[in-house]
Amino acid sequence: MNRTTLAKRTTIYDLAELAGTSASAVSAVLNGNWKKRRISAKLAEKITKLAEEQGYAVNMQASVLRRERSKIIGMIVPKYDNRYFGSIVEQFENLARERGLFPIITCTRRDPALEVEAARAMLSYQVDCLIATGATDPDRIVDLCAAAGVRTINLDLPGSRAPSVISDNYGGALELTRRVLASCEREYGEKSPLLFVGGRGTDHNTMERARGFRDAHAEAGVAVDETLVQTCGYAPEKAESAMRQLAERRSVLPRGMFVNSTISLEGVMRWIRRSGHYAQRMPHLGCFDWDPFVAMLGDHIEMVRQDVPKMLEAVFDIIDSGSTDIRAVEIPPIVEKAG
Amino acid sequence: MNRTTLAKRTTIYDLAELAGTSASAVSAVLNGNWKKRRISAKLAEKITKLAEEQGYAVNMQASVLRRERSKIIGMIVPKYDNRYFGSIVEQFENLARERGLFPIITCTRRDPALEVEAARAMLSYQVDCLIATGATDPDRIVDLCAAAGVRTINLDLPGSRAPSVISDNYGGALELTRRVLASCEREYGEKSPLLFVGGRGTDHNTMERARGFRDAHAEAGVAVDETLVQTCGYAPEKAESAMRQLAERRSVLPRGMFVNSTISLEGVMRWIRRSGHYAQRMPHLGCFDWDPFVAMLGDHIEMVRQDVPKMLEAVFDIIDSGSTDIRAVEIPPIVEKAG
DNA sequence: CACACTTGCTCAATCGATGAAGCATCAATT
DNA sequence: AATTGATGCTTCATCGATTGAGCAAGTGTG
Repeated sequence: MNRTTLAKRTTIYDLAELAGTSASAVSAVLNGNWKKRRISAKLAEKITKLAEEQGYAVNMQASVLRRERSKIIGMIVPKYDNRYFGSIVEQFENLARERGLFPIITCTRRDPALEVEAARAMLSYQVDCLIATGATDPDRIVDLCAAAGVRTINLDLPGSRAPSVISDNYGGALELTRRVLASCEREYGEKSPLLFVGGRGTDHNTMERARGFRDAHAEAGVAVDETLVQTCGYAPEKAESAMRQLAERRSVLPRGMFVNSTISLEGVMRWIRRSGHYAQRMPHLGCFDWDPFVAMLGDHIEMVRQDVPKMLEAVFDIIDSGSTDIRAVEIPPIVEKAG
Repeated sequence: MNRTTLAKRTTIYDLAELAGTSASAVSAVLNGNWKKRRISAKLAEKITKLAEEQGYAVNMQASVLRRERSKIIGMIVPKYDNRYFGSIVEQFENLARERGLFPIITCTRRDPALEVEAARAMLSYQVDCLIATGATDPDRIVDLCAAAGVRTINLDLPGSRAPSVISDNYGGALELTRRVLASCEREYGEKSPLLFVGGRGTDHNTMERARGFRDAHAEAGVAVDETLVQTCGYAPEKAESAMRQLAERRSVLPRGMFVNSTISLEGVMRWIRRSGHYAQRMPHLGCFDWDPFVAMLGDHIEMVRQDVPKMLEAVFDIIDSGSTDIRAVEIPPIVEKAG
């Protein structure tokens, strides 16, 4: 970033000079309210042409400083390493731009300290609104933002102090577990409890999914084996080592598993292949989250795909309506059959 | 975004009032150069404490407006739907933050018009530097930025008017093709030409990879079948329909394929499964790009993984050094065996 | 012709942070 | 006692865009 190239940028003052008018006329023309400001169409056209020729671009910092709304909308997101968050981000950008908002996104690597730091940075940049996606401590972020008069919406994980948009985790997990239980029964001719692996035992989604998992067992008349509920975290390494330890402790492994995210599935699959424990018969798997290649891994896998388009529509509905009721909107996910 | 919540934010003037000093003292303390400005440690401490208490956050718009460098660094990226771009973005954020830069990223969906629009938006936000990742028309972006005195670095796809950091596409493709040719020969006992599918025939990467593909064939003494070079675009649907059409035209299908990205592979795999054409024996596949689940698809797949950490280090080396030689740095990718 | 109204623009304050220049105050030096 | 120098602050212009207030000229009305 060398100084020598620092070409002076064209400002409204330069354009005013060239057009022989005032800066305020230029400003009015270029930000579109020249009609309201009673600028003639002729002058408007002249200025617009000049701006084009000179390659003028507004200085947003100056503009935002003066206005009271920045039209910047922020999002924090845990990771970019899976399809779920990838599509959330992409969809977020689309919908924001459709509304003339400028999206800024930051990845916080599931680190609570980084989440707070990122939220602060966004506030410094005067975001009008912040979407906290999968935040470890959403309420903390809401409080920070509230102090600055910035509204927040929780996405993926709910909070208690701002509107939230989440998947119907219970419903999705219930259905997914039912299916895995059923395919196990179909293959082995008898019912048996599944393994639950991945996620954080303390997060809302994991708790709800575990509840669905348990209820599906109850429904089927199968007792849940609590030693098989492994909320070891999302990271592949954690899921892998949870599997390793489980295998060391027991001689008989579960015939089916509920895997709480594709990220955890990565570790589970790695372990399955490396350990050779399921070399004879693959376990029946249910994965809460979708990935196109996971879908190709074989017909022993079912997936629940969270409905990202609907979730983001719900987010922007809340933004557009200005609603502030603190409740969680639950979007039903889609159960996809592999293959 | 309702107006009623628009709490007035704390400014340096408020803090100055509370501390009984001037705004400039507060500014000096809070932006860290109070020593240079000869503010006493005592006052510095007082102001710092007050700022903390009041939950003060700088107004970046005001700060950037005044300074001559914004410390904002922009990146445009085609998609978030694969691991390659995902890790680029994540790594970019990390390295930017390490340097005290504020990263802003925008996804342009491989749309040239959106690329230009996004670049303009970034310029409006006064980025100091822009990384154009996989841009369709990088030179266009460089020109836009140059006019505003903003430097650009091309990533993933090279341009002719700014430094570029790319993978050694030729080398990676050469090695990958060699391996696929070899495994085909191993299985079938004879050499045969591979299929090349995916990518845009006009982009540098695809051309270089096709060159590696051809040279590997030449090396092995296999004639390339030019009707088997299908640069149909990256999208899964395009790869899928290219496969379909190919299968309609010929009775014998290639035994192995070079697939130009995981995105295209998605379409290829879908077609393979749906069409049943390779039901007897799976083709040997080489995929230019890596994905953890692709790696689990079977031992008939080899992947080339682009070295994202090294690529981004190279990008920031260029930024840090302020170098402006317009040359492409080629980073060797890593060949990964599936399984 | 006087008055009001509309049209088409300009002036100047403002947003919040920054930093060059300047002004006291006090200690040290001749 | 007078001068120099360091220390610790304050004052004020500035960055570029926005916008309320205001002014001049033209149009219409009674």
